Amino acid sequence: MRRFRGEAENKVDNKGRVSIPAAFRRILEEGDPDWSSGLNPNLVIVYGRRNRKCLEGYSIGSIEIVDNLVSNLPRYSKEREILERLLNSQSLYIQLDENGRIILPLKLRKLVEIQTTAVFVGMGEKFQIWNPTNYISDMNLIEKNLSENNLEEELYSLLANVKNQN
Amino acid sequence: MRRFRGEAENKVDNKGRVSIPAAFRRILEEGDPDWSSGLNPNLVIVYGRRNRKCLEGYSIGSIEIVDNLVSNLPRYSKEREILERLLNSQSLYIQLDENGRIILPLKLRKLVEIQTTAVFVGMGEKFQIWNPTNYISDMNLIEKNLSENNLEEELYSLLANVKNQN
DNA sequence: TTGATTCCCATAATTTTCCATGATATAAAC
DNA sequence: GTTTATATCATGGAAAATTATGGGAATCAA
Repeated sequence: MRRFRGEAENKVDNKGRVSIPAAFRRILEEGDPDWSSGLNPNLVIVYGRRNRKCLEGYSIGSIEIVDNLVSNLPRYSKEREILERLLNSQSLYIQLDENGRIILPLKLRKLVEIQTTAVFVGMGEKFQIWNPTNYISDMNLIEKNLSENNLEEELYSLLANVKNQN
Repeated sequence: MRRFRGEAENKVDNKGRVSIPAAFRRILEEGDPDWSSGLNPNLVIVYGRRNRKCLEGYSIGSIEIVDNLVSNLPRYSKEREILERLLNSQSLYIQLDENGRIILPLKLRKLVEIQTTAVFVGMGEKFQIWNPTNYISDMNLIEKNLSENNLEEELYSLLANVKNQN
């Protein structure tokens, strides 16, 4: 399954309409079992992540994988209850329209402070939707984290390992 | 798996189109599980490498290994989220066109100061794309480092040792 | 009936696809 | 080992398709 990659900045109009970047649409299409050429793919938006000022978009295939992981946790365990709540009550099933757009309800826009512009960020099996300024801050935070925890070296040693795994 | 080797300088037109050197295409084809004769291979461009004024190209096979290493970290762990962000948001999935070209989006060209010409540099399991002048400077830096510390001999004796240990 | 939501159409800008060509390179023939 | 044919490469231009975005009519809900 291909992954969400890259960043894109799109306009949000006062009806809440935003284009999903074309590259992301392709991934949503591939990940939607009900999709076939000519149809509009579906996705799931998860909005309940605290300490995170962004929305998260999953293809149908990806969200099913996450759902199944949760189902495998012990029933009534604390973790499972929390995840179930997060993933089920704080999420939304959406279908792209004919033009490749979705409508972000006002409630969600307010939640993540999105007004006229949204940044789409590829995160592999999911993507994030940010207010542009908040995204920049978050990136800066990550940069800082990287240098402090020496994670960058770790990442690139992972990259270096590519050779060894062959 | 064969490796990216050698240097090549190609034109970039104002749409951002560049030919991938034919030799590199062969490696991309071999490294793309979906590729078969007649099709155009895919690759992933990583651009978010700080302190480096170049882009990096990976075959699908190589980048998948890296992706899987990250996927093995606990889902939603801080570490994983950071690495996912770096790896996925600062990269791009691209398919070669019928003529063996890719298009480098303006954003990436600006990032590495590429205008009318790009230098492709084989780096084994990946390749780099440079602005010609920046590439020369980087090479000079390496040369300088080598001669100042008489590193070259040392490096090659390092290689000799590796060989003996195998 | 008034505000919101959905659907349909319009369009400029961008991106992709297709075709053409001179330049290299590779192979074949003598 | 030249010369000749054949294929592939790098590059440019233009047509065709897609994208991102806006506006308005139709529909719905309170």
